Amino acid sequence: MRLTTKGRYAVTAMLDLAINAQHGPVNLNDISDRQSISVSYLEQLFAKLRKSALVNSVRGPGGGYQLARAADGIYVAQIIDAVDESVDATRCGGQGDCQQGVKCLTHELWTDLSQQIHSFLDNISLQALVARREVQTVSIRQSEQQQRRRQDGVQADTPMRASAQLATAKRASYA
Amino acid sequence: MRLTTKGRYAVTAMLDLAINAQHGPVNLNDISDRQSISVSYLEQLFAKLRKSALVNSVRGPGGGYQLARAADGIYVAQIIDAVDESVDATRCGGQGDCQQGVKCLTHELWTDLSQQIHSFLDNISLQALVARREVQTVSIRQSEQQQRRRQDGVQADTPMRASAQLATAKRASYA
DNA sequence: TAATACCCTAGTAAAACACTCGGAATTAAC
DNA sequence: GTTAATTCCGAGTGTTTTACTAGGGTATTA
Repeated sequence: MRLTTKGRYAVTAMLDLAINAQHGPVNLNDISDRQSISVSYLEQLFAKLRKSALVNSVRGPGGGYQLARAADGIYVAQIIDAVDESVDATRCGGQGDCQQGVKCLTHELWTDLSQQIHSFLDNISLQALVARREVQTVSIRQSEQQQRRRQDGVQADTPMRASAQLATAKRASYA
Repeated sequence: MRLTTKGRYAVTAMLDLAINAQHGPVNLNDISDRQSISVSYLEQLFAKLRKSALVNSVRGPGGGYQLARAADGIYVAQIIDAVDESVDATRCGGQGDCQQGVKCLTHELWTDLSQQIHSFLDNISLQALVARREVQTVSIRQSEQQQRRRQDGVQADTPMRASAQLATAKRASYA
């Protein structure tokens, strides 16, 4: 099953774009800041999103990214498909050669599951996410925090993986 | 998202058990043979399945494993939960601390998805799988092949990972 | 008592993941 | 036309997870 942080980050970033794209293109630094994803990593993701024609880019100062079409025309499944290779629960990639060249006993089950997941995510548009109350709440908090950091001239926390965070937390609590 | 070959193997093995348990306990050697899963690996899986009370074991000669209850009372989700830690699409394990201690923008989406997947797999019983035509077809092929190998006194192929299979296939086709 | 089978823990090679780094291209503003 | 902001691009890398294997131990029964 292919659903990693890559896909999650991509959806998060696209949602950030959908929310903050009122005033022209959004640059990766801002997204990085709000969503705690490193710029270099975002670059990789957006390269794929661009290839899949989900976003347009504007280069140079004042540039950034914009949704390639309205938020109600972009679906979560499309985003994940763009950055991961597939949302597929089978081992054989749907080829049916899971057991030394032939179908394994549970092949159909995983095919069904994959389809189920895909159609679920294929029915959720970015617009639908934007409209959700919890999303709005989180988004407002993120923007306010970014504002505050800017006024204080403070850098956002460097994004780091959960394990590193945990290690830091442990060290801190024993200090 | 936690759905690996471990979970797939477990479901496959349990299904094998459901199909072949008419005449007393089924031993791991037979399952290994039919499903191309190594015995040691099966042992690991069945240790967990036993802890979760999905199977009973019978030790000694003629021993093996049996379903702990009827096949229509065992659901795929239970099997996967038993061997993997969880079927969870969030990064934070549902804790809501996905972004430096607070909820990330897409937290609810992944929660919903996890729930969707779980309830899908929670509605499929082993009995339902046994009843499927495609499963029966594959199962019959596997049994026949096992019979043939026994008569010929041939060992089953050593299970090997997909990548190794692919490498072998490539070499073969260029030979 | 020997064979059969489950039981358990540790170890490990390979793959995947989640990034980082360095530099080039583009464009707006001064 | 120089500077600075930004996207673009490819290669490289440490860590974690995965998917196993090895090997010894224990119960049971013919």
